[in-house]
Amino acid sequence: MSTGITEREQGEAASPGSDRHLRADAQRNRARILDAATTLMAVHGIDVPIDEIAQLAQVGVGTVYRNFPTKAALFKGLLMARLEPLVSAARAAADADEPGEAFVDFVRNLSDEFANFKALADAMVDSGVDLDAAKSQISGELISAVSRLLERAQECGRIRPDVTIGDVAAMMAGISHTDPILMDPSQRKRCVALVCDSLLIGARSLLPQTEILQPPAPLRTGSRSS
Amino acid sequence: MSTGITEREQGEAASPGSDRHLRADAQRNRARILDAATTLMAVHGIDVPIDEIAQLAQVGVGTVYRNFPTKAALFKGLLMARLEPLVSAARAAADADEPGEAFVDFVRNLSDEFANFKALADAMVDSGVDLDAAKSQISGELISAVSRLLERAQECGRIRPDVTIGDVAAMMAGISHTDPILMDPSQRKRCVALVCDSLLIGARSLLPQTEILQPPAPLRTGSRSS
DNA sequence: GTAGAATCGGAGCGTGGGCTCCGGTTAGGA
DNA sequence: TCCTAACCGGAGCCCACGCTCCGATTCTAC
Repeated sequence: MSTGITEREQGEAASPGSDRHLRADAQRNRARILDAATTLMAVHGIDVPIDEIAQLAQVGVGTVYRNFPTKAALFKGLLMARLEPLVSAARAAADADEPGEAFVDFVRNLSDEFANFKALADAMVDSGVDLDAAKSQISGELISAVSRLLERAQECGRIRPDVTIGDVAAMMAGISHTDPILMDPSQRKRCVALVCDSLLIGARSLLPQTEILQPPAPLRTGSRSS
Repeated sequence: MSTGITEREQGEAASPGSDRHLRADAQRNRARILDAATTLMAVHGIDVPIDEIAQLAQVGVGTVYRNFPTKAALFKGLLMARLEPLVSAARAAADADEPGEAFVDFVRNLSDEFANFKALADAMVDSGVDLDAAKSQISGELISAVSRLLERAQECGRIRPDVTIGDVAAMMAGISHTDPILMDPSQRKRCVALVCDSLLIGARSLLPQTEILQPPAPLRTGSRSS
């Protein structure tokens, strides 16, 4: 992708947070920027131009850059907010009574979250944007939490022992990052089900049986020939 | 991705092919451009700048644009050349004695081809580049050839009957389009094996057993914190 | 109400990439 | 060898996007 983002962003999210006093209008604008960025990045990923975010937030680009020193910083701020609940969910799932079911639920949840927030998937997949220590830390936390969940599910005999966390990460990234035209929500659910089928030991019941009635032939090929 | 490509490209690949006489140097240059484009697009996909292709081909950008009116046209030309053998392979596989094995072999082949030629995967996945009728035709041929292969393998009882061509297309696209950092060649082979495991009826023997010795924990997280 | 500090906003800079244009070069037939 | 049509090539146009700068505006303490 290589959106031309340089690697400074030491400025963090320029968070005035607690100590510094933000004027009322500044607080309002900051919130509007975050809302707009969330909305747009959810659909377009990190490719959305800052100008569009500013426009939706009814704010000048200068105001965006006063709150977030770089596009990557804004992106990272949103990402962290999304990633943390996932880490918590993975940890909770690892402590669940039935790790097998918990694993499947978590994977479904993860896929939904990725699909709903395209930038999240972009970040997990894209090597063009070099996110810094904070990102790699929380990403590492997510990986290790899912690792524990996976191990427990394997210990319980619900998941194949020859599956690695790398397999899970790669499959999830693949499913989530694929373009919505080829991978609409119901197709994505089917793929998640197939992946789970390949990971779980035993019953193959995850693929929804109601949707196989449609003829398999035509399929949208990704081109809307005008 | 949205590389800013407009949708004219009626000019086709400006193929002088048979009737028009190409000067010797022109033929040489055209071949060099194709070689360079193949090399670079294999790695960087459609994102590679025309200037780089021209440079590698030891040719000016003007020469590139004389042979291919747009970047999309050049891209399409290469794509077609890559897609046709795949269609043939799918048709041959559909006529094979053991469609189950043929299906698995074909899927592996497809995955390799996608991975070796990133633009191919980009094209199957990316909606930003609207490829035209020719593309959608040959892409449709590939889809229908794989459909027949899938149906035959299902009739033989080797592949689950509830799997659709859409499932296969989406999974392959997902696996192939994922960034190499998360999906290196051996990881990709594992994922293909897992997908096949989920599609095939019966034995789960496809995942290579030699590679599970490595500890599942660390994993590259996609950030090389500098 | 007022001063002035904080904030706003958008014109504009720099860069990168697709594509064009036209003067210079060269192949190849006579 | 010479002529000319065909071809070459890269400077440069245009546009998109990340980001900066500074005069205009607005909040808020007094």
